[in-house]
Amino acid sequence: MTRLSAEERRSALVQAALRVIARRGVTAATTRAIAAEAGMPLASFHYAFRSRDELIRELVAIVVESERLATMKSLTADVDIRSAVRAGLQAYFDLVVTEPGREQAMFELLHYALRTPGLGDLPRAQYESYYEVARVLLREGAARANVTWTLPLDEVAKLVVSLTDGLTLGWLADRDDAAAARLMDSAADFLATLAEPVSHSEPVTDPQGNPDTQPDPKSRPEEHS
Amino acid sequence: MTRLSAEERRSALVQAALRVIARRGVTAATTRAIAAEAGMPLASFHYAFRSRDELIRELVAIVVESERLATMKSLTADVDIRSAVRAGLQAYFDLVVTEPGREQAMFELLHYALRTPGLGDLPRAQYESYYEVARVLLREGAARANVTWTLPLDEVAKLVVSLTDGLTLGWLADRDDAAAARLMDSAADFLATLAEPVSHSEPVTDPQGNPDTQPDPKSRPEEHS
DNA sequence: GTCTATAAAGTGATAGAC
DNA sequence: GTCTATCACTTTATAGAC
Repeated sequence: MTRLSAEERRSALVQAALRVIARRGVTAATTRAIAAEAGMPLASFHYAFRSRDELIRELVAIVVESERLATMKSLTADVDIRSAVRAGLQAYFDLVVTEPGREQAMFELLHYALRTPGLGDLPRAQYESYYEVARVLLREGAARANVTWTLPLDEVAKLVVSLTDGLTLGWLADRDDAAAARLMDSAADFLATLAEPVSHSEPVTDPQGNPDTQPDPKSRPEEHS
Repeated sequence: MTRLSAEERRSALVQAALRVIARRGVTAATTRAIAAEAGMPLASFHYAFRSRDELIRELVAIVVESERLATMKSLTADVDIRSAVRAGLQAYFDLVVTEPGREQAMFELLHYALRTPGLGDLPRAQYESYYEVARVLLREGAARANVTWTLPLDEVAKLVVSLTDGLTLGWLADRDDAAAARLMDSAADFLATLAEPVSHSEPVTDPQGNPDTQPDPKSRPEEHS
């Protein structure tokens, strides 16, 4: 093996681990399997990482970030909000169908982190990243379609993430493409009902939809973007 | 250990396995851990089951069935459909909060089955059971509220299961009870928009909403129950 | 029927030669 | 810096004594 910097080795091992996990699951991602996938002897693993969990932690962070960047690009040219939402769901779903193992790996990593002491803070970060992606896409999509969301942006984003999670799990279980398409249709119909045309005299309070600034969670405000 | 029939042993081991998985995850459910939890020597495990996977297979079937029976009881006395749906979601969510490990175990078992050759047919059965529960509750709830669903029952059921899956995963990740409550509010609002008062001249075609009998998935019929 | 003892294979991690 | 060889441990599964 030619000489690599410690950082190069770490990156190569993380990418190798991701391939192994996508192909055969988190359980199969042993230090030996990861090192072999990266074409390194086992000892190089522990030269680059203190432990297997240290690699898993870096892996989740890197994959979440790369998913964030990839999904951010999925804004389409649609002008009406229903079509834009439907297209966004389809773009995500195409990703799932193209690489089911990869998306499955994200769920497995979530559950692994939930069960592993010392990794317990990862799930929150993972979902916060999902929510942020959803918020950005929903905000930009609404702006392009000249609509505002009638629920706080955070809540719409949570709905989107919940729906896509459910969509993904259901499809992974039954591989029913047509049912997934119908589900995305219904979800897009629903989300579109949460948007209304902008009123030009709209107040500009709380443009972020920050949950901490909501005066009363019980009240359901009329205008957010 | 006193003498037990083979069937009693199998049942005891399955229940012990479920406790271990709920407490510490699928990975921790080794034959040793399961036998110890059941208070048996290791060899009794292999006397009752040919292999660990044979137990897992039986475990999933039993747990799915017991969840089916438990959830079937969750019909409330609410008469308007929005309240009934909201109460149903709350009943499910209370179950998740009370026993998070158990619900987490169902996801872990799904992913385990998806990765294990010979268990590949379990996920489909698991989700078909979820869908059936949802269909029964939605049909009965609609009947009590004197409404009909404006989408095929199957599609409403898939929406419900997707939303609850997403709800559960999100809560497991961030443990945000208030956010989960808001999500259930939005979901109930949405699902209620898919119901309309019964028209008494309603035709009685396709009362089951069977997907195989739908003439054209692209068309979105107006009346189903 | 029941259980101790052990086989056979796999695991994360490391010592120490080069 | 790199890698072979190995440690200490855990896993599933079974042989064979009682």
